[in-house]
Order: sequence, then structure tokens, then C-alpha cells
Amino acid sequence: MSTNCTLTDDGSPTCYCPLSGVIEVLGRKYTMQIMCVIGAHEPVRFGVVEDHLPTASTSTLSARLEELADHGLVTREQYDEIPPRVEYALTDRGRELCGHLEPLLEWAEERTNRSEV
Amino acid sequence: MSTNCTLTDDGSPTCYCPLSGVIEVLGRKYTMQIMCVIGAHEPVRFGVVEDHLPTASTSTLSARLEELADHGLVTREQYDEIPPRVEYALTDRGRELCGHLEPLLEWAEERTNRSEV
DNA sequence: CCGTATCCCAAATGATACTG
DNA sequence: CAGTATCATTTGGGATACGG
Repeated sequence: MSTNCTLTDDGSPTCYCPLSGVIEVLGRKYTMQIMCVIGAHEPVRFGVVEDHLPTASTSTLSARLEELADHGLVTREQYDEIPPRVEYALTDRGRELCGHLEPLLEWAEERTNRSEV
Repeated sequence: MSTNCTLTDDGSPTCYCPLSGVIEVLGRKYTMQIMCVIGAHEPVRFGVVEDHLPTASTSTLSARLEELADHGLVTREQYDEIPPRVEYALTDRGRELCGHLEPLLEWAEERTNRSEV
């Protein structure tokens, strides 16, 4: 249930031993990016997300989106029009998460652009 | 090189299309946790990290640690004593990263403890 | 247009044993 | 103690084609 981590001997932050719930999803490929893409462009259609993650396949994107919806991080609004339209947006919790993710990705991006590929 | 993302039409944050560098490593299992464990206990020995991530195998942990070192996020200090001792700590960049990771994991932990497994 | 269903392959993780 | 090497396995992810 909890972290079962009582070793923080120097008063610094606790650690986060268990690997469950949201973290597992976040670890999957493209998940963090998807969250941020939605956060930056919501409401956003499937195709747009796809455009932003050109290297991700349809099925992967679909899977990620579903997982995120299952975890209550994004909403999926379907409009029965012709042509069909579906819009994804963040839930309140998703927005919370995104607030943490954005600075992280920004940081990672900076660091990547220095010397690595 | 860059994000190639110029679609931020509403003035909100940019998005982070490419999946490279640090993010790739962060996506691997246990990476975020390892960073935070080191951050909370540095300098920390291999066995201690292992104790904090009971479900991770030796080889996985070893691989992660090496990747993190390769990316300049952690340092590895080896003392040629008997018994051998190795200590891991964060680099400046690692600490930066950890600063982003901690709130994220904290948030994730809270959320996980609510209803999910 | 927005996906889901399938199949296949590659990568990643786990388990274990053995060495400096 | 701190790993590395190896092997087996699982899982994730890519491609594709078809359905609503």
C-alpha cells in the first residue's frame, strides 16, 4: 500500500519503491509526450496527436490513449458526425500530472539538444 | 534536432515530439525510482538501491545504473576495499532531474494509493 | 476520420550462476 | 559486496488491414 520505505536517514525526501499505477503507464513509450501534447492543444483530435508523434504507430497511440483514459487522466469525447470526430482532453488529474511532466520534458529536451542525438 | 513542433496555436507550452536521450532512459522500468532513491540516500551502495526496489532483478538494476552513469546523471565511486564497496550519487544534472522527478513520483504515489492496485 | 484487431518482431526484464 | 554473463521469457511496439 505505502512505500514501505523508512530508510530516509538524513531527513531528505522519501523514496518511491513500488512500481504501480500511474507510473507504470508513464513509463510506456510516448505516454509522457502524449500527455503534454494533449495538454498543449486540448481539445485535440486523434490525428493531431498522431501528427505530433510521427514515429508512434496507430495501434500504440490508441493503446496509450486508452490507458490514459482508464487511469482517468484524459477524457475522450466522441461526436457522431460525418466525418467522425473524437477529441481528447485532460481531466483535472491529468492536468495536475501534466504540470509535473512539462518541466520534466522541457528539461530533458534541453539536455538532449546539447550533444546527444 | 529540435521539436519540429510549431503547432502551439493557443500560446500554451510547446510539445515534445522527439523521443530521444534522457526520456528514453526514464521510460525504462525503475529508472525514475532509482533516481529518487539515490537522490534521497546518496551516497548509496548498490545493495541499498536493491533493497529499495525489491522487485527489480540484479541485472536490471545494474543496467539502469550504467545507463544513468552513461547519461551523466549519476556517478559511480568504487572503493577497493575488502569487502568491495561502490557508491552511487547524483551529478548536478542528476539532481536537476531528480528535482522534477520527486514531485512527479509523489503525485503518482498519492494517486495510486487511492483506489488502484 | 477514428480507430480496433491481428500478427510478428525486437527489446526489455527476470532468474540464476559465477567472478573480482 | 557488487556486479557481469547468459539464457529464457514476457512485454511492448510496429505494420497492416479492416470496421464503425
